[in-house]
Amino acid sequence: MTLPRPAAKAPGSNPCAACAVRDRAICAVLDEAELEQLSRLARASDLDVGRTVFFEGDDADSLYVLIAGALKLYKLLPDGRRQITGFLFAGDFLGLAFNEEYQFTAEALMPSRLCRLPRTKVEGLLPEMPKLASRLLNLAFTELASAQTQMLLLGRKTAQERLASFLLHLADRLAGQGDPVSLIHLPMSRADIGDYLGLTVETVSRGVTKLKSAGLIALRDGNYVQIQDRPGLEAVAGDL
Amino acid sequence: MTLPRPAAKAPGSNPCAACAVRDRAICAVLDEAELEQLSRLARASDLDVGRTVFFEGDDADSLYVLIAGALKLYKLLPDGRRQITGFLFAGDFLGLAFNEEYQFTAEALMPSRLCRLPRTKVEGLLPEMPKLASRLLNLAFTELASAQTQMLLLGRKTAQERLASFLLHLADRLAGQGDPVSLIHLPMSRADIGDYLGLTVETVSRGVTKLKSAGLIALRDGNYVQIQDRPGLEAVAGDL
DNA sequence: TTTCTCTATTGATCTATGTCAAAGCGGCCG
DNA sequence: CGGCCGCTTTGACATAGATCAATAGAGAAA
Repeated sequence: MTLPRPAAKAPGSNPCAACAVRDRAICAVLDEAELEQLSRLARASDLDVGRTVFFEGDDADSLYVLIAGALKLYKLLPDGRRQITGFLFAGDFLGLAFNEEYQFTAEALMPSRLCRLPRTKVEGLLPEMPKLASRLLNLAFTELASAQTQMLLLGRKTAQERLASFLLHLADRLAGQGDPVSLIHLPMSRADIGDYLGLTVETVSRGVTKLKSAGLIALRDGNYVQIQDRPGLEAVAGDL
Repeated sequence: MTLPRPAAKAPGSNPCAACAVRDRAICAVLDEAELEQLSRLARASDLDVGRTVFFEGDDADSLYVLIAGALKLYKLLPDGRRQITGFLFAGDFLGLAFNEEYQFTAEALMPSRLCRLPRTKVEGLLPEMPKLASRLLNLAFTELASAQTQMLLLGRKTAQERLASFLLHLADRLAGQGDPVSLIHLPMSRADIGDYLGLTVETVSRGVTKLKSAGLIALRDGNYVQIQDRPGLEAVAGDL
C-alpha cells in the first residue's frame, strides 16, 4: 500500500534516492542530507483511474509529488459546468496552496503513484531549507505565468487556436529539457480537453478532424497524436 | 521625481515607515529593522495614465509595490487581441516572477505611484528574511488561486455571470478586511472590462444595462457602480 | 468471436455573442 | 459658452460554437 519505511541507519537505503522523479521534482534542488530529512516525512501511495486525491474545499493538509501517471485538476460550478485548470504528469508538484483549503479537485486520469508530505511539517522546514523555499517560489511563479497564458487562450483564442496551442504545449511539457517531441500521449478524454479549453466535446472532435485533414497531425493507436507539421500547427496556434 | 533618500542616521526618518500602504503591502510582515533595510533599496516614482511600468518580454529586473492609483496587466496576441490578466490597486504587489522576463505588460489606469525594488537584491535578502519569503509564497498562492477562478469564469461562464462575478470580486477586493463595500469605483474603461472578461465592449455595455434594468446595480457619476442587491447579483454570478 | 458499453465522430439546427453601424453623452480646451 | 473627440450605449445583422441527435468505433467481458 505504501513504500516501506527506511531503517534510517543505512544511509543508502533512503527510498527517495532511487525515486523515479528524484531529479525532476522539487527534490532535485536538495542535497543528500536534506533529501534524507524530507524522506522521513514522505509516504507513497497508488491511485486508480477516476479516484480523487482530494476535493475542492478539503483541508489542504498535504503536499504531493506525482511519481507516475497523470492527474486532472478542476473546478465545478453548482450546475455541473466544469473547468479543468491543469493536467499533471510524472514529476509535477501538487498542492501549491498554503491556504486553508484546496481550490480544486485532483483526479487520476490513469493509474498513478503519489508521494505525500504533511504540509505544516514542510512549511516548518522552509526557513532552514532556503533552496527548497526558493524552488517552491519559482514553481509558483511558473504556474502563475502559465495560468496567465491560459487566460489569454480562454478569453481570446478561437477553437482551432486553442486546440493547436494545447497540443504544442503538451508536446513541450512532455519533452522536458530534452529534444522536442512529436508523438504525444493523450491520457485525457475529448470531454476533458473540452473542459480544459472551454469548449464542448463536439467542437474538440471537429477541431481534431480539421487538423488531421490539414495534415498537421495524425492520430495513432492508444490515444497518441503525432505532430506532422509543427510550424503549421504553430501558425494555427496564433501566438509564439 | 522620486522620494528623497533618508539620511540613514535618524531612524525615524525611514520613508517607508510613513508609507500609505505600510501595513497592507508585503511590507506589513517586516519589523522596523527589516523595513529600514528594504527601504534603502526602494525608490518611488509616479506614472501618468496610459504609461507603462514595463512591457511583456522586458527583463524582469524590478519588483514593485503600488502605492497609489491603479494598473492593468495584459497580454497581447500578434493581431492585437488583448487579454487583461488582472487589475492592481493601492497596496498590491507587482512583478511576481523570478524568471527572466515579465510575462505581461503593466499600464497605469490613473495617475499612480509605485515603489520600485531591484529584484536580485530582494532575492538575496530572502534567505535572511524568511517572513518575507513566506509572505511572497503566500501571495503567489493567492494569485494562483484567483487565476484558476478566472479560468473558470473565462472557460465556462456566460456574459452576465462574468459581469456579476467581476463586480462582486471588485467590491470584495476594495473592501479589504473591512466591511463589504457597495459603492465601487471603476477606473477602467468598458473595453478594459471586456478584455478582462473575454467579451466585447458592446456585450459589456449591454450586460451593464441589463443589471441596471433588473435593479441589481445603479451607475453613479464618475464611473462608480452602486450594488443595490448583492444577493441578486450573487445569484446572477452563479457560483459562491 | 459476439455483444455491450463507453467514447468519439458527424450532421442538422439554434443561439449567445461578435461585428458593423449609428447615435448619445460628457469632459475638456479654446 | 460652444464644439470637438473619445467613450458608451443602442440597434441590426452575422457567425462561431453550442445543442440536440444519430451513427460509428474500440475496448472489455463473456
